[in-house]
Amino acid sequence: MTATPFPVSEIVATRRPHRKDAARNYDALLAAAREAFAEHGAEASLEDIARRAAVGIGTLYRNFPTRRDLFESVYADEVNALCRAAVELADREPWEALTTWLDGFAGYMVTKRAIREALNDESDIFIACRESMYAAGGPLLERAQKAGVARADMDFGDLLRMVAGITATAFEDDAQRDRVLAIALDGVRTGR
Amino acid sequence: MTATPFPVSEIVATRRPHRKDAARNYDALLAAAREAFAEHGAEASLEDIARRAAVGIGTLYRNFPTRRDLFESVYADEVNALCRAAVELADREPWEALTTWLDGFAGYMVTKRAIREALNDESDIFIACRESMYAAGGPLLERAQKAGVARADMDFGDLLRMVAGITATAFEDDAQRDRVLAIALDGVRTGR
DNA sequence: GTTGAACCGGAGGTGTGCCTCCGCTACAGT
DNA sequence: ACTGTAGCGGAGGCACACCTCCGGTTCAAC
Repeated sequence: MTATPFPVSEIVATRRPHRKDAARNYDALLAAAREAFAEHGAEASLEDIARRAAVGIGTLYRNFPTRRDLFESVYADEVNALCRAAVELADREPWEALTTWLDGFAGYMVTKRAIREALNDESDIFIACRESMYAAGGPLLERAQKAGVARADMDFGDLLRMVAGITATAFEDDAQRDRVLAIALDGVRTGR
Repeated sequence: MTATPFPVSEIVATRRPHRKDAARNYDALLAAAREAFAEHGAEASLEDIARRAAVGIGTLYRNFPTRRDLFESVYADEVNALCRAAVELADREPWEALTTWLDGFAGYMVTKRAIREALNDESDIFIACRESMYAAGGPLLERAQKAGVARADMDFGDLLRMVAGITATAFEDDAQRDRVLAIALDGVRTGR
């Protein structure tokens, strides 16, 4: 009874235009947006995004009529990548699989600030993305819990928010971020 | 050899105007700014802040010539409150004292988003505030470490960033936030 | 009560972002 | 090669934020 982990990619793919130049612009916009959202959060300037993509502002609006459309597309892309990553961890040790995936969650999230803001968003697409992500990563936590290496009194949402919060914080350097994340995960681990 | 924990309050107090109406406006601005920064982060609209304080925009600029001046004042206020709280915890059990103070850190920080953005700021006042805060809270961690109830391989900066990150995240409700924070702090605790 | 200095508010100039609209461009199908 | 159409870019109107400036007001000292 596993929900298919990839209901989202199709939504995004559908919107991609057919013509060659149009498709190129579409991709450039997505890349620019990912960058801008990572830098300035969900309210990054749309005109700045168009500039980064070397594309007219009109083109941006044709592809993504609202800021939300653009944001959702970027978000969906990231989620898809994470879902794919989860599948490849099926044969690892439970605890290692979980933390490896969470590292990916922390790293892949170029849209860090934005992702945090979206974690409680209630729109259809975000709900779909969350479900997709839970379907992919949730089993990793469950497996660790059944193996007795992760505490049972927390759910996957708790874990994601913990990691998202810590990764989105400003640290002195990456080493400090990793250290703090490891400490917090120690709180999740049991039977040491 | 304890640094005095209150070098900051004077800086702020000095700027407060003498005249009665002026002082009232000053206070209203600080309160409005605290609220707005909490809601929209460090780039909240200054005109909105003036509106919330029921004060002309000119008055805002007279009291706080730059956005940074205003932000620093709010920040300093919060830090002062935290320093005072630390003193009152001297007679509690080491672990309880630490977590109680961290709860205060998490709660008092109405300027949550802002505080996270400021944790790595390098201006004079922010450095002073950080030192002040470290001077107040740092001993609580050290005491817990010496008592063997907190892990020794982390410093106070690590701890603050961990708590700040988690607190600044969007949760479903306060219960979830508390739960996640407690789990992360379990990672800090030793000898259970 | 008088008075002058401190303080007030908001009009208004400048910049920037949002979004629409439309004349021009270049692709794809024949 | 031709051509119709999907797609392009950016000018421009609107809204809002930043910040300055100054005529009018209010406090407090005498």
